[in-house]
Amino acid sequence: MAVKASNKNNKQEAKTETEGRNQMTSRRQMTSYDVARHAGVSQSAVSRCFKDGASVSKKMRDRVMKSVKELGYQPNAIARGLITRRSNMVGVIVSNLNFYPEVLSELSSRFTERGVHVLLFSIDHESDVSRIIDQLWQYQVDGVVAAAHLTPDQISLFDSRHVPVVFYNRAYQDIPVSSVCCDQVEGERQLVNLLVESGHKSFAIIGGPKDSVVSMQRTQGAISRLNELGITDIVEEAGDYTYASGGAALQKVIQKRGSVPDALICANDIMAIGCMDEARYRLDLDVPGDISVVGFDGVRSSSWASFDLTTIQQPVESMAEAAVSMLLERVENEFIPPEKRSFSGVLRKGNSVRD
Amino acid sequence: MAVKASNKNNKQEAKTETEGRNQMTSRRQMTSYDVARHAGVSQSAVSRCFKDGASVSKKMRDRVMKSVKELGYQPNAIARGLITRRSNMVGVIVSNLNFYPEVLSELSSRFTERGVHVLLFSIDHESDVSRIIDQLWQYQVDGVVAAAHLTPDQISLFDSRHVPVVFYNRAYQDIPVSSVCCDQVEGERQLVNLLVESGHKSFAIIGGPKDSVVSMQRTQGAISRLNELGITDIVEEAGDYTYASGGAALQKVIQKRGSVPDALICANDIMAIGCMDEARYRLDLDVPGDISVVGFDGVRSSSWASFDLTTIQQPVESMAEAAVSMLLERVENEFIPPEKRSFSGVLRKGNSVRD
DNA sequence: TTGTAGGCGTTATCAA
DNA sequence: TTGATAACGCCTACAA
Repeated sequence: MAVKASNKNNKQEAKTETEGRNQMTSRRQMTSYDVARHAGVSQSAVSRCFKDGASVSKKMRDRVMKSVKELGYQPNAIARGLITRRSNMVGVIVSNLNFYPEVLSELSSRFTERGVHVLLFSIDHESDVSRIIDQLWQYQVDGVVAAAHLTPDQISLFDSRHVPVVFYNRAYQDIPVSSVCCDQVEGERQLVNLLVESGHKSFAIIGGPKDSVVSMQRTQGAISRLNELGITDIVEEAGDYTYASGGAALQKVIQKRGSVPDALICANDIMAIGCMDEARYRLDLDVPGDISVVGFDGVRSSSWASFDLTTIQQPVESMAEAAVSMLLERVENEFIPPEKRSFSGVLRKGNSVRD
Repeated sequence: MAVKASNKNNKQEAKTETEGRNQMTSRRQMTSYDVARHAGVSQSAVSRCFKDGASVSKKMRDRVMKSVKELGYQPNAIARGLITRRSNMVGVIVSNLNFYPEVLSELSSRFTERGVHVLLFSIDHESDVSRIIDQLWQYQVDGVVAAAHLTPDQISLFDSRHVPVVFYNRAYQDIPVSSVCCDQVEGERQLVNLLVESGHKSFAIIGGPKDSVVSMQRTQGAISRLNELGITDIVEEAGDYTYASGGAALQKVIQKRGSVPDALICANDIMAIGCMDEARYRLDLDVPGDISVVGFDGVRSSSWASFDLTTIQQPVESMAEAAVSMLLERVENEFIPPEKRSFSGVLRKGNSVRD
């Protein structure tokens, strides 16, 4: 007991050394001990003042807060997390290629609003994922939003660590894991319906990267609806979601068919825009006169007058809000089971489809 | 002394309770103590195995690493940061409005490469900054990259906390603070030179938000060069960096002048694109036949065939690399003085300017 | 090279 | 309501 006491004393004295130095130039950061000493109360009293719902008298609180102000004290969230086992940080994984800026900014500001901080992980190659996951554990994130593809094995790691994860626009049909999606299939069906109703007969479908599940869902959604409607004149090509790959794919489509199809169904807006530009400026085709083009996502540029693309608008705000609240609910209560939420996209009729 | 010893013993026993439970479903996370016990060595031995340059025998390392693998142990970076006073996290502040996705992804992957993690703070209103700054202290970030405007007072807070900060595309002329910029003035001068050489006589300048320093530098850069060249037929309008505001500003310009100017100098590419579309699709003007348009930034969409905008390409990769290395150098050695680096933009001649 | 023991700044527990 | 003390998981002298 005597040993302990003398330790405390040493600590106190050590602190006292820094007294008198200007707080603003002090090398050491302010701690709750400094505040306690300055206010003449115990360290635990200071701690309690920063926890809402704690029993502190008004007198005590005022006294402590005065010292806090004077010393410019900020509680150390890292040290707090060590003992509460809550870092108040979530990981957000985005894949660098199809980087929707809106999504990230929506997620970020919604988390920030709720006092949760975002550790950003952007990956270039899918292979980086496993390294990222290790980092997530090391930094003790409370949860993860993943806008990237994980393997079932990787997903099960989250389970075993009891770290909730919500996928953004990635669905895993047979795995019990939470996700927020835009209904890709339904969206494509709407687009196909519109095109077929307005008399288009021959189609080309331009997909995204072959390993993209979202792209697969979109292209398959379109194809199955076309087949239902008895249309079989369909050519498929793959791009990589970029502008340039859209135009290149269109060239390949024409080469393959020997002629220009009535309509082009692209797995995202950017490739659709690439196709429109390719058609207009290299192939000297009129859009929508000679060929109709539709996309998917509803990104900003799709509504620019130059394109006025017919597309499916993803409800980014609703989806981000859903992802954030789903995740935080599961951080609070780990026993809430996984849930998959699917939002309908909104058909935005532009002027890239002939009537 | 006896007290201390019994404490340690209690700890050990407490740990032992969880033994036998499956590690993968254990509620508690693995700690270095678990590894130590499993490997039959001391906890500090485990710790040393994760520090490179520490003196550990190969035998010891192998033995420890075997246990590490078997238990799936990951060191707790949070706890480590508490004692090393290095969180290995940096804050990145971006303002939500002019969100360059490329910049963020460049910064993020470069930091990640070097084992540094990014805490993302996106702000909608400049007023959010002060709250953000508090959070930065609480989370013990080692440094900050700011792509947002801070007041001199706020900047001095970083100084007093000894947290290095590097500004991205914000320069503070009279304050000793590090920054990485694209030379806005030089870029505008290049654009003006090009326009004047090709015979443009009357100009309109469309700026960004009034409180944007970057916008101010760009518009002033253009105006001063125009004046040097003896040109005074200049109209100014302000937008807010968005597509829509570009078109609206063009309308106002024409209203103000009563006629269409020869050339339009826009403070960023997106507004320039807005102007091109407004001119072509609403005003029935030919670009560049009836009016020339130039922008600034060199964003992806500016090079799309529909626009093929003449602009100044910011060297995003070099700038991001510079920001990252400047920041990390100053995290390593706090005595490196502030440094301002200015990169030249590259004039990219498109087809939005008549010869 | 290895182990012991103290401390990083906080919250949690419990007695006063 | 307040204060003393023990964690949280790790790093690091220092001693062996």
